[in-house]
Amino acid sequence: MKRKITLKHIARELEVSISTVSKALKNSEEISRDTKEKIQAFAKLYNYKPNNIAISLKNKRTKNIGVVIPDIVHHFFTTVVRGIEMFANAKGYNVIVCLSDESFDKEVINMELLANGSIDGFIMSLSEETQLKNDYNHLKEVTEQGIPLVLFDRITDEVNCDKVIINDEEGAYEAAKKLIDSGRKKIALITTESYLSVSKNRMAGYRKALLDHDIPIDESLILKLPYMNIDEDAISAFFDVVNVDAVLCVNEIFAIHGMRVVQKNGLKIPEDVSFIGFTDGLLSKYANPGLTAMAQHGEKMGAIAAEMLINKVEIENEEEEETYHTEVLKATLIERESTIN
Amino acid sequence: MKRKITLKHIARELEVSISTVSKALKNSEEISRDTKEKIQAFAKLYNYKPNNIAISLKNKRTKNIGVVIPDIVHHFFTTVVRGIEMFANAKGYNVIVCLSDESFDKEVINMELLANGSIDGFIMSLSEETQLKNDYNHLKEVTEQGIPLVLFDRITDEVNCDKVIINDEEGAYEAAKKLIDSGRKKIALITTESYLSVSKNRMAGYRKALLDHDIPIDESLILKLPYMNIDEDAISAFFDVVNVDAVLCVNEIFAIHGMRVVQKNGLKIPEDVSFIGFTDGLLSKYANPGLTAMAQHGEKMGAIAAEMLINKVEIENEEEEETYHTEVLKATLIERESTIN
DNA sequence: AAAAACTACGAAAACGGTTTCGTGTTAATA
DNA sequence: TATTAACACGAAACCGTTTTCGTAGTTTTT
Repeated sequence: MKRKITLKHIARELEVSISTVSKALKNSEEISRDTKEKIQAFAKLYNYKPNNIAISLKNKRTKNIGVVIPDIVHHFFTTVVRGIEMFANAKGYNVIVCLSDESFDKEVINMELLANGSIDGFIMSLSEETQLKNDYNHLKEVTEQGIPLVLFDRITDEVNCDKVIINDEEGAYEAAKKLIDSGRKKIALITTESYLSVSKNRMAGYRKALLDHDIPIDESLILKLPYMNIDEDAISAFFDVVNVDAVLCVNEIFAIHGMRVVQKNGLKIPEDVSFIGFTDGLLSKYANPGLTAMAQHGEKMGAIAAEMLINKVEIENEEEEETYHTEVLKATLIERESTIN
Repeated sequence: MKRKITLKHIARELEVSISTVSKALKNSEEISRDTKEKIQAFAKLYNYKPNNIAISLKNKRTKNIGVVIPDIVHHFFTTVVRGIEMFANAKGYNVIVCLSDESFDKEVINMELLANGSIDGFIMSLSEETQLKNDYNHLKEVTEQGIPLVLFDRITDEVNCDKVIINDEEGAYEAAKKLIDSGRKKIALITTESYLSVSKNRMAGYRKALLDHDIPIDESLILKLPYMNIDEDAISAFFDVVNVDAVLCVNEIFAIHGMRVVQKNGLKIPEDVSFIGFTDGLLSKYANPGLTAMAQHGEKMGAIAAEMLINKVEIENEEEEETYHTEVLKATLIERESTIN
């Protein structure tokens, strides 16, 4: 087992000082050609690589970015992580992924841990419980310490930082309009409890679209489901009672379940009922029939978040007035077989 | 912006030495009750937290584990990451995720970067290109430096380290047997090129099952597809030529595509053709009809890999003879509507 | 030949901790 | 009262770098 070699080893072996070695390896003008060549050759031979931790300590820069998300087994978050990783990696940053598992406590613990020097900045999407509790002190503390933070998708107005989201309200409006334009009038909405920022905005878009087209809102057509552990019976019960010709869902899992129930009831998609979901993930693509979806462009969102974060990290802005920006991506409709034209 | 407070600040403020502060905060017996209380109170007041980087440098332990996977937008890998993250987090470790994107070079670069002190050990699954090139020098270098490594799913015999896999061959055997037992005789296999270790093993199981049940292997019933960028036309062409009553697929994407083509051809699943896929992911669950699948238990696999790695990391085994172990998980058949009983 | 200017390098501080060892003060023992 | 032990703390080394500053030794300038 050959241990990693350090500057000290090289210095001792070549009978020069550590500083000389350090400078030689950086090709400093201070060091003579001969000495530099000797040291560089030796370093190469023994495959010297500087220790990242020591450099981090010295520079107070880790080149790590912390990503805190509610769940990774969720196609949208996965794509965002991919976008972040790709961009960050290209810039020489590593990505530390932490899962809050939709729990406030885990979110807090993970952030506190990472905030003690492990990362240069955070990219995160709020856990369900955090949005429910509406407590963002852990985020505020982090920003007060001068650690850059970028929020995406599930955000809050309570915290001053860069943000990147899609235009949820307009997206939902557009989706609903699409259904209305194809002649649908009894349009259901399957959503979560509205403390999730995205659901709230999507619901607003849905309502606005209906009202703008003189369709009264029928509250009984709005089904609120818990975000996790979906109970298909609740969906069945819903469709037993209501009579709809279109369904808008705030995520693709709800849509898939909805489609299954509707099909089980003998209705045809899209002839009898149209479906549109949010998040254009694998399920939408491979559903039967294919699910028309509002694409959230997770990978792009991740790349933008990473770019915003790294920009903030790399400007040594020592007390320059902070200016934050919210980037809004346009959700786009991907038409498949679950809607008619 | 309140900067992070250090031992030095506390020491200066309280007019004691840094060592005293350090000891007091660790509740050392060396320090008097009075002094300890004073220091601890001050530290608490100013929310002192030790700097992770400094501790890492001192201890030569980062409490980070590096996870290098080909892709994260792949449900199986995602579940493994989740398993790793959950276990590691509970043990106080963070997870740095690197995507090789199926590229040999990115795999090498990422590992070299992390190996310079950023992590205590690696968990990884080989990229497609690495398995194709059959070049594992980057893995060997890492292990020679004494950095623990655990390989999962896509492994190689060339490297001596802990491994965790599923019994691919037996799993495929069992799946094929399931099809045979339900009376199927013309069983196709849709797989990747066989340099992927898992595909090779699954194909072996498929062959063995057929031969054991006196079904001759018909090579024309074996379709090899590129792993990425699936071309549905190739699948169409395949099913135009062959006449099958069952299909075994090495992953669920192949299965979903296969089912679509077969259904488009007017055949019924499972009456005319049965399907079984590997990886019991979301697609299998929500396919129409539901896809019978061999579950790979990604989350468990991740947890076990993390456990094996952390064990190795935490034994200070200074030159103790290394002993490696390969953990084999049993793939289990999840029966859904794409097969008959 | 003395002064000035380079050249090539080393010593030391710094990053933020941990830990070993030494020491002055007080209390207990002989 | 002299000796020893216990107590409470500080100095300094160390982890592996980077970087500033000082300085011998040599070369150039006047």
